[in-house]
This record gives sequence, C-alpha cells and structure tokens, in this order.
Amino acid sequence: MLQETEFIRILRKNQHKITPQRLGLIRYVCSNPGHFTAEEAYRNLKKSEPTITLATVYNILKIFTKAGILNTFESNGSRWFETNSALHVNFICENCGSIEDYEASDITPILKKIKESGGTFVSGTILVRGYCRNCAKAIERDH
Amino acid sequence: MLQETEFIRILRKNQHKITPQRLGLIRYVCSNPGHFTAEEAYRNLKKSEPTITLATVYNILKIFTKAGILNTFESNGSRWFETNSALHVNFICENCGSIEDYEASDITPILKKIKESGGTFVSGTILVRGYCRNCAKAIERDH
DNA sequence: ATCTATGCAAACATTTTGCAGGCTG
DNA sequence: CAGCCTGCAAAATGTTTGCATAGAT
Repeated sequence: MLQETEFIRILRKNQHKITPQRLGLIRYVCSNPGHFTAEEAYRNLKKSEPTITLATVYNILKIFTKAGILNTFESNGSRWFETNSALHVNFICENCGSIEDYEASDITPILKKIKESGGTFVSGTILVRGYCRNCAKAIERDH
Repeated sequence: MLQETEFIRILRKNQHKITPQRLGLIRYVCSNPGHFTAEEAYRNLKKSEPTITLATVYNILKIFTKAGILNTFESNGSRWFETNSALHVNFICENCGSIEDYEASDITPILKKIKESGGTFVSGTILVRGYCRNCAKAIERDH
C-alpha cells in the first residue's frame, strides 16, 4: 500500500518514532478508509497489539492528527477520525448514526474569505445531519 | 424584541410550557447572538434564576434545539449552541478558541446532492479550524 | 387537576494526566 | 544510550439519568 510508506515518511519528518502500535494504526486507517472513533481503533489494534491501551490510542491519534495524516471532528458525544483528504461533507444520520461522505468541490470560496480577513486555514469539517436513504424510507413507512 | 415572541410561539406550537427558566434562556440567546456552551448559559441564567441547575439548562437546550430555535455542534470537548440562522461557516481559532461566523452562500449544491440520493436534511454545521487574524499575527511575531 | 418541568444527586461516557519502565533510532 | 513512547491507574471533564417536588396551562 502506497499510503503506508507515505504516512511513515510524514511521521519521520516530524521526528516521531515508528513503534509497532503506530504502524498498526497506520495499517488500520489504510485498510479501513471510513470514519472511526478511538474506541473502534482500539478494538481493532488489540488484535495485533494485545497490550495496547486506550490511552495510547488517544495519544497516537492526536499525533497523527497534528501531523496531518488524520482529520478529526466531534459528533454524538465522541471524537471521530478519518484519513485527511479534500474537504468534503460528512452526512450523519440522526437515526442510525452512519456517516457518509459527499464531495464538496464548491467549498473553496469560503476558505478564500477567511484568508482575506487575515486568518490562517488549518483544517475543516462539514457536518450535515439528517436521515440517510434507508432510515428516511423506514420512517416514512411508519406513518 | 421580535425574536422573543417568535421563539415563544414556536415552543407553544410544540406543546412546551413557557417557564421562567426557558424565558430566561430565550432572552439570553436573543441578546447574546454569538456562540455559547451549556456552562456559559448556566452562569448567565443564574443571575435571573438563581435556583437553576446545569441539568435543567441541558434539558432546555435540547428542547430548543429540537424545536429548531438553536443550532448545535461539538467542538473542543463540548457542545456549542447558536441561534439557528442560515447555514454558515464557524471559524474556530486553534489558539484562542474564538468562534467567528462567515457567510456560506454557496452551500446549496451540497444539500441538493444529499436529497438526490434519498437523504433528508435536518441541520448542518461547517467548522473550519485555523488561526484568527490576531493569533496569526501574534504567532508570526514569535518567529 | 393534570401533566410537564425543575432541582438535586448520582451515574455515565469520553478523554486526559502522571509516572515508571521499555523501546526506537 | 538518550529520549521518546507505552501501559496503567486515576482524575478530570462534560453530559445524562431517575426521581420527588413545584409549577404552567
């Protein structure tokens, strides 16, 4: 996987050591390109790194986020992570909690305004709430 | 204040009683049109309603949000509220924590895509992180 | 009079912290 | 082998819950 070596490169550049736990998380995010919480990553990492603790996962996730490997946002009482790609819409279903990505190519004008007023962009998240197709259908049926 | 009677109307329509605590929160949000947490609202409401508790504030905030009076999002470990206006950008400074609004007139195409795929829109939040003008300047000075 | 809302305290969930020992570079 | 990282336990933070009483309609 190309991304794996790229992520290692980024970590090394930022003077971070490549521990088995960190490598495990890199592999997890490379093979699970969706959204996940610390808890989910923890459960998954335990398979390859049985001694790992949640605190370590939080620690690693914070480092990865600062390094720009991950993007993070808060929703439904916990923090979510995703591989950091272009600014896009996270559509969160109010019923089943699923998170779905939508492209948002038309966002750049917003960032321009912020820069014009002297601000510096670091990261962005667009959260849209509603009911996903499946839940919208199910709710309609209940009427 | 025009909004005050409008908010009361909305609550009544949804079968919610107008208690002094709720009226206090309505007045707070009408006269403080920025962003606030439950804790901040609590501190403010205590002035006029000294017996109020945080739990009640949370309760009221949830009701107001469901009724569409408030919009809510999570950031920096806690939940934020704002009077629900058009979908806009919340620019959050990573350094000082300030939240600033930016217009986002060009968002509608995104919602269109969600509707086209069968989803139902409820609410949306755009969070952009970076450094506000003041902090960006200060950080630059430190070099 | 009815039924909902408040106030209180305790529970809960998530994230952070401090430190001793272990491992990477 | 120096310094950063992990694992552990405990603490801190923010939010929710259950229940008895008070209050709005």
